[in-house]
Amino acid sequence: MPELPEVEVTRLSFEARIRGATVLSASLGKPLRWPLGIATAQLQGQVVQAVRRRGKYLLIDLNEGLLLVHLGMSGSVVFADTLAEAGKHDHFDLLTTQGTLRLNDPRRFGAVVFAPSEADAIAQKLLGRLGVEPLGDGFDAATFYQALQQRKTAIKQVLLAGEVVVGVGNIYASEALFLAGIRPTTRANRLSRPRALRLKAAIRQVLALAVEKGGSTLRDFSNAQGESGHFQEGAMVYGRQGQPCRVCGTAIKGLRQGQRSTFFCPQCQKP
DNA sequence: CACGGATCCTGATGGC
DNA sequence: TGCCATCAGGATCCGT
Repeated sequence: MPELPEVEVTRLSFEARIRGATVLSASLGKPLRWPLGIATAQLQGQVVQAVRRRGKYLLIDLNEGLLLVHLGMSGSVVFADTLAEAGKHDHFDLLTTQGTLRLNDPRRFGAVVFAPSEADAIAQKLLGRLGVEPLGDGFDAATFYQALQQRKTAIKQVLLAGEVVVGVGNIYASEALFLAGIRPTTRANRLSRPRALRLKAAIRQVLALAVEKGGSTLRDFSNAQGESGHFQEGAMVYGRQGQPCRVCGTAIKGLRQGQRSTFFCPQCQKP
């Protein structure tokens, strides 16, 4: 489910409410992708300093260390004063003086990991190889172009890999490539400088719009206040195979790249 | 080291 | 309360 916009929308929906809260207790359900890396009891008494985001990770800063939360494919978070008893897909609860943070994740591809600091090996294993933040100042066209020049893979897969630029998942990769007029199958190193520049702008535009729209709710995404996203209602290509392009009317095509579905307009997007 | 494929897990959906 | 195959927003690991 969650790509950068959903994670950012989630962060924005509870950061102010949880900041300054003291952890009363923590509990785990079924195993997630990785072990927590600390006994839950050791979180007790810690104070939440801030909630940041890096790529698709939520970083919950504590006075000593931080929690790295990843939503995987099907994860979502709620933060509320009182919550019902944990259900079968609720796998992490953080009870605080200001409310309970709960991770629900049916497929359990997500994770909650404690690291003593962001520089620690545990954190670096997860964050160390991540590419640049697409909505930050570090995302500049020259560096982006140069990075693409070194990859022979299809541009869509380069975006998904997250080593050049983070946060662009399966929905927004298709959407950004549409906006930039680039076929998803085009090899990254075949993109001209102007086209790379156009793609860079398209990525920023798509992700920023998606954050504004509250993310995409395809099936069950909701932010920490239980609100759905609405980006998907205006999607240009994602999930629209066979339907007319909103720009030129040509039927949207679908294909598979690396076991992921891709959508594009054969008229508007050039190889 | 860049690339492609298999893999983790559960649930929804559609064809038979 | 059928069964089976396929697909789903992610990312790592493992051969080549």
